[in-house]
Amino acid sequence: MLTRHRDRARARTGHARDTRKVQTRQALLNAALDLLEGGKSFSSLSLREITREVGIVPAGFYRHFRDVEELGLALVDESMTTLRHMIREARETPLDPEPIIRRSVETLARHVHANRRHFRFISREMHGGMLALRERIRREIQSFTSELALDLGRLPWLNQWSAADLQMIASLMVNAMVLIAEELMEVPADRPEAQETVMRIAEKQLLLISLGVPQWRSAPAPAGTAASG
Amino acid sequence: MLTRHRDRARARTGHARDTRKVQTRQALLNAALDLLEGGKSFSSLSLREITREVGIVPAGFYRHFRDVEELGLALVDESMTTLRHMIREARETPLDPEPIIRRSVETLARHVHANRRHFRFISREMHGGMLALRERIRREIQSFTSELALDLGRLPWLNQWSAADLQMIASLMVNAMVLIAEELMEVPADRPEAQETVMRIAEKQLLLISLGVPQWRSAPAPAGTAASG
DNA sequence: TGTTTAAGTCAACACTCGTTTACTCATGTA
DNA sequence: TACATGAGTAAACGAGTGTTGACTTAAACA
Repeated sequence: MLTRHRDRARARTGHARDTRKVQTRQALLNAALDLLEGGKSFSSLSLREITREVGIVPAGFYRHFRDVEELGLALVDESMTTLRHMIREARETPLDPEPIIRRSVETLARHVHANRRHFRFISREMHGGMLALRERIRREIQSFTSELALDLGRLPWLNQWSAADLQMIASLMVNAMVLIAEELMEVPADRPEAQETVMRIAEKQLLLISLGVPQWRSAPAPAGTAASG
Repeated sequence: MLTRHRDRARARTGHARDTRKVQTRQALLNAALDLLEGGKSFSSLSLREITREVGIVPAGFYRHFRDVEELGLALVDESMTTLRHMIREARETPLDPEPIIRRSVETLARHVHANRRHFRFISREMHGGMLALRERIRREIQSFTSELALDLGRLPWLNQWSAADLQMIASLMVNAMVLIAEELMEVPADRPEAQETVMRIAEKQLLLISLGVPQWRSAPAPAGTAASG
């Protein structure tokens, strides 16, 4: 609350009028994220709460968003940018399969820690809540999965796999990562050793999945799912 | 809505007074589940909505629950009973590793289809929403995971594993199952072929995990996580 | 300098909300 | 048959909600 008001004060020192507008808009987004840090879900978040937190009058909200849902969509965009930065960093990683896992988990943990609110928002709204947000989030994550499937297909020991099977294993890994992220968020910020534990388990789980991959050829079901395109 | 009122009417035909009370209570639980079928989350569900759906006056709610949260906890109990039935059935399954997967996924799909509302409620409230519900749900699922870990430890090719590692792989499988259940719920009820697709992918994912298991011995990290009594 | 623009204010509106109190009146019991 | 119980009713309360229109006032511009 106090922090918000300071944000607001800083916004007032802006020079151009457009700049000030952008800053208030940002304060609204931040206020919503802060309010979500308490147990509440986004759909039970009121316009008046948000404006109260920022320190403007309810009617002022409409200068920035048509309604709370539109603010939610803006939050999805903002959070997804954070996610994209993380993924870009994770992709600039060596190819050897063991350190790739360790480094990916480490990257995930670092970004979750640095952007708790964004990750919390995404992980909550992707399951329940408002339909529009959920669909947007799922579409984004789906596209991450496809990118990962593409990456996997470039690995030498996977370049014979069908697109559908690559998608299958990619989604298994992305899902695992999403759940790991959720567990990392549950860890209290001041207990790094608990975080370490979660990370070790996560590494083991991803390693287990990757160990299954070379065994696949001998086992898969007869029916072939053909790659398209 | 109409359905609810019919429920109410049926309740009126009950004989004993206790019976009637039980039926109205059940109608309240059903009304909440129905309302959740629309996009809303439980925490944005009002006492008045629920009683309106059932066809009683708001004050009548207090004859059955102290507040909406208590109704939520009752819903968790009810849903968990459903889950337990499913798991009991899944455990009465042969040991061979390939049909065990196929049968487990098939069992899951059947129960999700037959108890959509319970599964939807659980999968939503386990991530976001009210703290009390989330904790209760997570504790239950945690206990399912531990049971599965115990089962796994009885398998001949796994009986040398540490308790921690069994827990690790069990949670990987349970998590995969939870996400599969969520995807099964997204499938429109009238498109069985889409459901088939999800099930095939799910089977492949679980198979992939199980293929990694025999490879584990040669690979795990040096540090041993000891099993506790 | 005077005029336009638009972020934020103010006050009111018609709601819905949870909760309370006193009540009715069908049911189960003595 | 008379009485006690308790599920559901009726009405009101104070508080919080989204949305409105007319307003101020500082910045942008000609």
